[in-house]
Amino acid sequence: MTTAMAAPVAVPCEEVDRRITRSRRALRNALIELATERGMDGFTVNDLCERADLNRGTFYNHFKGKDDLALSLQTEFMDEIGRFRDRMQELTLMDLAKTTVTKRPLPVLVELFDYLREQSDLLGAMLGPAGDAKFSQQLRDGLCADLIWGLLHERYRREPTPFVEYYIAFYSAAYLGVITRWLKTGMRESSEDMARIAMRLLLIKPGESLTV
Amino acid sequence: MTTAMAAPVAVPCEEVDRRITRSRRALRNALIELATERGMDGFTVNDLCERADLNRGTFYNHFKGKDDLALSLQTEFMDEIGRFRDRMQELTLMDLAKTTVTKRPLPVLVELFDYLREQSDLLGAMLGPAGDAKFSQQLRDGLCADLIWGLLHERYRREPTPFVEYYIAFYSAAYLGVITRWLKTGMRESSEDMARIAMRLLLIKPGESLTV
DNA sequence: ATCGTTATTGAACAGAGTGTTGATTTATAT
DNA sequence: ATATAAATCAACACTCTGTTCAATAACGAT
Repeated sequence: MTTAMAAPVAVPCEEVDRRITRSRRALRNALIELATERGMDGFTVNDLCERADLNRGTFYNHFKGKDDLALSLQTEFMDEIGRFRDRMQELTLMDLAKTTVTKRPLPVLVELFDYLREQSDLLGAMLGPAGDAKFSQQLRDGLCADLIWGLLHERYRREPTPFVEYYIAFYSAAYLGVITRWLKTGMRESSEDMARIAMRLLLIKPGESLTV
Repeated sequence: MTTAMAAPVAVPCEEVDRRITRSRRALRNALIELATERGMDGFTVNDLCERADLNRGTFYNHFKGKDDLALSLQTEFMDEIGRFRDRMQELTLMDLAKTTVTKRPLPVLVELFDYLREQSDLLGAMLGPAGDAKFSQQLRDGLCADLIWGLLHERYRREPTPFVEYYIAFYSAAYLGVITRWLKTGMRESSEDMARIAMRLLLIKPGESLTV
C-alpha cells in the first residue's frame, strides 16, 4: 500500500470549503430548533431541510439520516466534555481544600458550567422531555460518573462493592439531574453559583440546614 | 339528558370481551419485546402487529399509534406508582426511627422494589438507552421528587430557596439512577437489599466509609 | 345450541417520508 | 480563469402510515 501523497502546496487539514461548513451549521441549527420545538421525533428530514433552507440531497451528502446528524453533534460535544473530565480527574486534594479556604468555587467547575451554557441550545434539545435518552446516559456515564469515581477512596475504586456501584449511579444521576434542571429553568444561576451548588450538594446530608 | 340505562342483568363494568384483552396483552408484550430489542424508534407498527400476530387494523382499533400504546402502558404503570407515593408520604418520623432500631427496611420500600421487579420488562424497555426520555422524567418527578419533598423540613417546603430546588432535583434524579442501574444489571439485589441501599444512600456523605 | 353483537381480518387505498440517482448549476480555492 | 466539488432540482422505487370496506370469526347472553 504505497499511497503516494498528492503533495498539495498548502495542506487543507481543516475543512476548507465554506459551503460545507455553512450547510452543516445550517443543519445543526435547524435540528436544534426543531428538536426543541417538537422533540426529536416530531419532525422529518423534509422539515429539517426546509428549516435549514437547503436541498434534501445536500443533507444526505453529509449524513445518513436524522439520527446520524444528532449523533454527530453529540460526539462533537462529548469530545469537548472529555477535556473537562480529564482536567477534573487531575485535581488534587490540595485544590479541593483550597476552595474551602478561599470560598471560591473550583475554576474548572465554573468553566464547565460556562461551556454548558454556551451549548445550552443543543443540550436543551437533547436533555429535554422529548430528547434523546441515549445522550443523557452518555453524559451521565461519560462525565458525572467519572468525576465521582475520582472522588472515591482508592480502596473502593480497586474493589468496588455492590454498594459502591450504586453509590456511583446515585451521584452521577444526581449531577445530571442538577444540570438538566439548571438548563430547563433557563440558567438563572451564574456559573459560579452552580459550581458552588454542585460542591455543596456533594457534602450535604439530608436533615441539615439548607439555607443558602 | 335522560339516559335510560339499558339495564343489563349483570353489569359488565370490567372489559368483558376476551378478544379485547387478548389483543391488548399481545400488543403490550410485542411493544416491550421490540422496544427492548431495538429501542422505541427501531420498529414500525407493521413489526409490532407481526410480532403480536394480529392485523394492523386491529391495532388502530385500540390505539392511535405506537406512542399512544406506549403512553397507555406508562400511565397504567404510573397509576400504580401513585399508590406507593401516597403511602410513602404518609410515613411518620416514628416509622423511620423504627427502621433504625429493628434494622429492617421500610416495608413500603420493599414492596415498591417488588413492584418494580414485577414490571421490569416494561421499565427495562422504557428506561433503557433507546427508551423514552419522557417516561424517565415522569418517574423522576412523579415518584422520586415527591418522596424527597416529603422528607424536607416544612420550612423549606413552604418557601423553597433556589438551592432547595436543586436539592430536590439532585436527589430525585439520584434515586431514578439507582433504580435504572438495578434494572439494567439484572436486579441481582433483593428488594430488601435495595430498600436498605436506598435508605443508606439518603444518609451517607462522601468520604465516609462505604463498607457494606 | 342459537342469536345478535362486535372484534378481527384481509385487501385496498391515498398520502407522506425515505433514500438514491443523474444531469445541471453554482460556489469555491487556487 | 479554471478545475474541482458542493448544492440544486426532478424523478424514482420503496416503506410506512392511517383509513376504509365487506367478510369472517369469536364472543356473551339467552
